Amino acid sequence: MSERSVSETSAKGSVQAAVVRPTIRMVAERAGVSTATVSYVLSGRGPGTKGPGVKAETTRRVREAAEELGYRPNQAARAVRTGKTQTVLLSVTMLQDPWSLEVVEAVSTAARSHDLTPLIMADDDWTIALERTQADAVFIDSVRPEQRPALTKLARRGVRLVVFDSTVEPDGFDVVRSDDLGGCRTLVDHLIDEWDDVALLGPGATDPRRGRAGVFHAALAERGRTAAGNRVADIVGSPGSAYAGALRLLDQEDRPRAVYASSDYIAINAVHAAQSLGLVVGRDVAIAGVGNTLAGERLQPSLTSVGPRELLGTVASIMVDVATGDKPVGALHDFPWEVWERASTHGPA
Amino acid sequence: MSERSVSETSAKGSVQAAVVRPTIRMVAERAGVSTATVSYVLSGRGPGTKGPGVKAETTRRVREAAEELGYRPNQAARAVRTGKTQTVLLSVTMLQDPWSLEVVEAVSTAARSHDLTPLIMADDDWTIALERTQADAVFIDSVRPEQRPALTKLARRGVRLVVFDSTVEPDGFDVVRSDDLGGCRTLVDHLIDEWDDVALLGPGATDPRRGRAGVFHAALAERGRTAAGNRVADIVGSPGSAYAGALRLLDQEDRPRAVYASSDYIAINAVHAAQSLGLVVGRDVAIAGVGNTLAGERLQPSLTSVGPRELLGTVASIMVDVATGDKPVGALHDFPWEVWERASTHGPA
DNA sequence: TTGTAGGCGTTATCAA
DNA sequence: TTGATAACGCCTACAA
Repeated sequence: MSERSVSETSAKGSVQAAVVRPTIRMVAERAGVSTATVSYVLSGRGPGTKGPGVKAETTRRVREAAEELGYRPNQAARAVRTGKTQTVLLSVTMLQDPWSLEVVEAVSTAARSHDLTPLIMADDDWTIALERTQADAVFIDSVRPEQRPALTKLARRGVRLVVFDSTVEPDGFDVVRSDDLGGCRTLVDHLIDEWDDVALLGPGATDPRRGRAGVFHAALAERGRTAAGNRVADIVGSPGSAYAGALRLLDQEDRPRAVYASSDYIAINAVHAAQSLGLVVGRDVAIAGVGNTLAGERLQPSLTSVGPRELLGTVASIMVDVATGDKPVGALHDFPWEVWERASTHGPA
Repeated sequence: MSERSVSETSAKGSVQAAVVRPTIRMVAERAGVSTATVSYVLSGRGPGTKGPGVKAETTRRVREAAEELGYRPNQAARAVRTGKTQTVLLSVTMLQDPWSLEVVEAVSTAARSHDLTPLIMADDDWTIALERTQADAVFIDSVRPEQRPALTKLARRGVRLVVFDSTVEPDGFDVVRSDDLGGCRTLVDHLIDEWDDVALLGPGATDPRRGRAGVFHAALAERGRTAAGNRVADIVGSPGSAYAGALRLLDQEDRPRAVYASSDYIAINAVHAAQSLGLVVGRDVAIAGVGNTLAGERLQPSLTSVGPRELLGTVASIMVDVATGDKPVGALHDFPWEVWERASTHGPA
């Protein structure tokens, strides 16, 4: 703090204009009606709607008074009464993760159109923060083993959860899962069968046992083959790394005919790298990713990928249903993956 | 929705375990004390702290009862009473923007250590959503002209705002501003004076009138020069684009001696591109960015950049002060920019 | 069609 | 050291 340069404004700027938040009572007084009437009007029981109904003239007076006072209902008080906050909370581990962002985007859009406010929480330890929160529905991005008991506890406390995780079973909360490794295997098999000479690009690429890279090695092994050194590019987190790795694979005389990138993000960088080498993706080299993201679909050429069908949209509507209470909680939503063949792997001419 | 594949669990999984949320009254009953006592204990007025003080034995009984019932205070009810939500809200226009993410990161960390929950809202139109929200402090990322009146309105309603914007004056809310163009000009002048042959890399690079690119052209014009075509690389949003643009500038016989990239993010990609060409950044070519981000500082070699001093940390503590009510609102915080010379531009050997 | 009044779960002010 | 009890702002059955 010692070094900051701050110029405070004169007292004038800091003058606290009377910030008395208008309450429903003040509106009622100003309109010459009771608080109940104000509440009716503002909850949308005008004339014509169902329920008691309020005279048009009264409605007008109330609206006017509320407007003049700049009245906005106190959400906290409303929540105490109704138990609803008109809010959905999205807990994501890493704000940088494009997949999480797509979920956020999808759920946010759906939420807004149902008059729910989407809020995001970025903390890999959601256990403490969620104790406090009071959203109508909470989405959780991923669950570490030690966090699993917390889920049940939260659910028992009445928090309505939707959890994205492959290792957890529903228990008072919804679970969304999706078999990514099976999907990856289908994609790799497909690439090998069609192109034969396939390379791997992704983090942990040299570990034949685990993850999306392991699937590649397993598929080769099953065919009695192993991956040559110049057919595997291990990368780290940064975008430049994916780009550079792709260059390494593709900028050689004897380049592979297809590239399996372990995420769409990586694949997109690979496409850019290939193009910078003057290669026509889909003809000179096939490139496929994992995740079936929008970014990949919109790429030129459109990216072949493997991913769950309709997952985003469905997660969004699950969240809305859970928030509005239209759906009993505790369901398991399993999304099979499938290959989405697009221009980036159009077969050998 | 028609196409989704969902397998619901059996009725067993959906069984609604009695989700009756324990209230403070139940805890009081179970512990054989009054609700007031429970409140004292749980608000941390144990023995030793200031205030009434509660007998150790009673404290123990209350804690036990609360634990057994799995009691958690109802935040909404608490907010009605106290007017505080123990929450700060960060409104960011684009979740993808690394600078916004750094603000989020900085404020979140500070908030957590003061027992405030940071929440993020991603919507370029914050006007409607903020009407509802009930945070103790709200940070706003950027203000479009038509949104300006909304600020004053919110402030008058008692919403405690901290606004980051160069075109707005405090008016019941705090303003954080920072003259980026002036800073950029200082950097460009510095680069031209030291290296003479400087190139420009960034979006809108060919527009000599506006933004961080315009500053570059203005600096040249003032010296009676103009930028040659191979000294300007216009790019678009994607990371690959920055990388490719940098290659275009640097992969020529007659390459520039320095590169002014209009953001740290772009500069980082440029450094990677230079390195992939075998150039030693800082010796063979100087590269500087804008924003003075952590990512740049941590880069190898560390990135020269221009940016505000201590802005992040100060914004974080402003938010905490505003949230806790320690500071009167309505201040103007102006951050001058300065050049941070680091290894990526170490002068000619 | 509108008003009265009770209660949601807390905290805070008193008095005991 | 603890307990009644009155708010906080809102919604809603019920009465008028």
